[in-house]
Amino acid sequence: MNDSVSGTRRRATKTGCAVEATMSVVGGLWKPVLVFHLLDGRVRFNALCRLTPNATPRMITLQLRELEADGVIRRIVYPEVPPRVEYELTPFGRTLEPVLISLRDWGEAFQSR
Amino acid sequence: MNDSVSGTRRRATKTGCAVEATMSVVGGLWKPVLVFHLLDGRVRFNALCRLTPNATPRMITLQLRELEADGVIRRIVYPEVPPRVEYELTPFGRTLEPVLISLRDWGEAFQSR
DNA sequence: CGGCATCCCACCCGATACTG
DNA sequence: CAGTATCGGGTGGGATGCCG
Repeated sequence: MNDSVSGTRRRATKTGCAVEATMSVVGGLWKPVLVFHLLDGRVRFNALCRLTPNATPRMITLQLRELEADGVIRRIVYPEVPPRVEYELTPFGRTLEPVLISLRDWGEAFQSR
Repeated sequence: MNDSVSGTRRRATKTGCAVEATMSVVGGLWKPVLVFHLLDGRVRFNALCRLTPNATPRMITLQLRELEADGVIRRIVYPEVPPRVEYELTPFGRTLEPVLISLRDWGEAFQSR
């Protein structure tokens, strides 16, 4: 990503970038929440909206699109009436599970400190 | 935070909030990186700037202030000339270590996929 | 050195209305 | 139901300059 600066301390720079890389995928308030709720399985768009009341449908759509572009989630369209769309984690997205668990665990400790 | 919606599914709502709570503390691209670099010990302001070349000093200052307000880091001012300021994790901030490790590990996997 | 104050622009995001 | 289109304000954050 950016390893041009001062060949020294390469190690620190690289690991810093790894954290940045993760945040560029799960950054923003809503992406981690969305992915977290998808850990349970396929979820409909409306359900995600209800599970994330502080985010507008518009935002949820945009975030989902980015997650899809990053290969984290998959979009499943059922050609029916009324339309139904579900989202699920890709195998790659599943590898985020431990990260999300960490985030949740720490958040719970933070809330009850 | 927000538990007004539908007494049912309280669990999902709460865990979702836990993730949100964490992101409200370490959200943003730079906070996790800063905290990560502080895992090694006390670091000077300038050093943090060099370790985070994509963030401006202004941003780093603001993020550090927020982390301080959340009790994650501590600011140590040495009354000398030239001035020296160092930052270090509080015991509470240290509890973020597993989270940061998760973020780094996943980021490395993501970069080399 | 380690900031803070100010200006200013870009973009983020909410609200609303509309479509397949 | 599951979005997209468009508009507009509010805010994040860069650049610059000054201070202790």
